Amino acid sequence: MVSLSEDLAFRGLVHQVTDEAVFKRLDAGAMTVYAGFDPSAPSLGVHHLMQLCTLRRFQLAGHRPIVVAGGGTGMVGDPGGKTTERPMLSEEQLAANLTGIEPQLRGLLDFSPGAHAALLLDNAAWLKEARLIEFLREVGSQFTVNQMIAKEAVRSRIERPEQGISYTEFSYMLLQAYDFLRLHVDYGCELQIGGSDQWGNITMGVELVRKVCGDEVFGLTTPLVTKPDGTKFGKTEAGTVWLDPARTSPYQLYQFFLNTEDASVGAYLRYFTFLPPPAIEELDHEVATAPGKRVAQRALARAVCTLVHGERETRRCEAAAAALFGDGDIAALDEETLRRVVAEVPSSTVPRTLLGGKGASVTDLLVMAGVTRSRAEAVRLVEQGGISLNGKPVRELRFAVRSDDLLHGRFLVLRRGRRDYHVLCFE
RNA sequence: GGGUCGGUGUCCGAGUGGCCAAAGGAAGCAGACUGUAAAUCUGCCGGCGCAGCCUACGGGGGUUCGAAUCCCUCCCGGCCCA
Repeated sequence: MVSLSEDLAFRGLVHQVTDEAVFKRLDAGAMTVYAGFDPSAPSLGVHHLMQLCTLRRFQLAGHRPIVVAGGGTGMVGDPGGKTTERPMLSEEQLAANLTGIEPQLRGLLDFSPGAHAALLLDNAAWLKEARLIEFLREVGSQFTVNQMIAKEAVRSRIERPEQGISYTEFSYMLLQAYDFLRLHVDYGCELQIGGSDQWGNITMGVELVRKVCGDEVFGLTTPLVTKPDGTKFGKTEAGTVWLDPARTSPYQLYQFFLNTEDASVGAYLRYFTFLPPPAIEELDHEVATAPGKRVAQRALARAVCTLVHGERETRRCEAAAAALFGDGDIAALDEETLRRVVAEVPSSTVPRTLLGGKGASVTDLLVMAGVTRSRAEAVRLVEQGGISLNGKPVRELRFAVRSDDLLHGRFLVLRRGRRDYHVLCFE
């Protein structure tokens, strides 16, 4: 069994630490560690997985994780990474977001009572109580504006001539530093982890604790999850990939990870799965020798999907993927199998009367199914050969779908491009 | 509050009276090649009943045969001054 610090190192999870001594501390005995996040939506997204999985690793190693929802700081907005001022969230919105997120956290961390039970806190609890004058005297006095301005997150905003930064956002780092102080005082928290973009905020907190309490606490950042082309992780053309199955279906989540580039899959396996190192190295080998089989991508998709949605759901995703992307002909699937596929894949129900006598045009159906946003786009797609029906490419713009084209009398499987499916069910 | 510069399509960014649905870049989409990958190459990239029409260059009003481009006003942002 490898130690936590060894495991973190193997997985490439350590970007920066405030002090190397943290590793010794980590392996020495139980401690409390926290990570914060902005509850800016009623669901977590896959981009949150990095910190949450890392917290989970800490917990599995016997430490106590605290997740701090930035209910208070969320009302201010982190200037980091953003090029423009962020909209502030209303209190009601934040409260609603937190209710959505909480159950998702329960699936990732163990909250059941015990020595290292996870804790979910909302920093609004203490930030809303804070008195302005007291805050300025206790926290504000510990830092100079000079050093605050020097922080990358702030500097980039100040240097950008047409952007600027409001005082509210400028204060963000003080609030976050104060979080660490409170957590240290009230819960004995000794370590804050976060993405590398949080480095500046984290060091402020470490410094504040040292100055106020005289205690040494630590900060650790994980690398930013990026794709080889530099684009941000966790977004698709359709938007953020959420953990909430109502927002992003398990099938879509599964597909998201299945489509990971070869160049990233090794890192993602390390970041997002709990497979033991030897198993991961074995998968590295697969990528190197037989990339076309995509064994590693399958393992990744399976692992993450299982973590988020469970074993049962994952099997369904795999079955659907096999049916749609396997060697077989979609049109040849038996009704029962097809039904199960339809349950996973994006689908919509339309009235059978659409088919009428002459049938319904492909382009109309594409728009109706929401596969394309406009008729013009549908026309373009068909003309470019990007559409197939029930596995057969359509090139004829005026092609009409008739009743006998439906599979098992009611299904029409639309495929857009190489990998997007949408099923129409005729009632 | 004063002065000044600016607000253009998903984003960045040209355009300063017609040739502008608006250069260029990025993103995105499709095709080819593959492996439901990456890279590359090609095409597309506001909408519609599509040789035409509608909507669009921060909002509103005006000048003009004609405006993203000129004028007025309002809103928003940068910088400088108070």
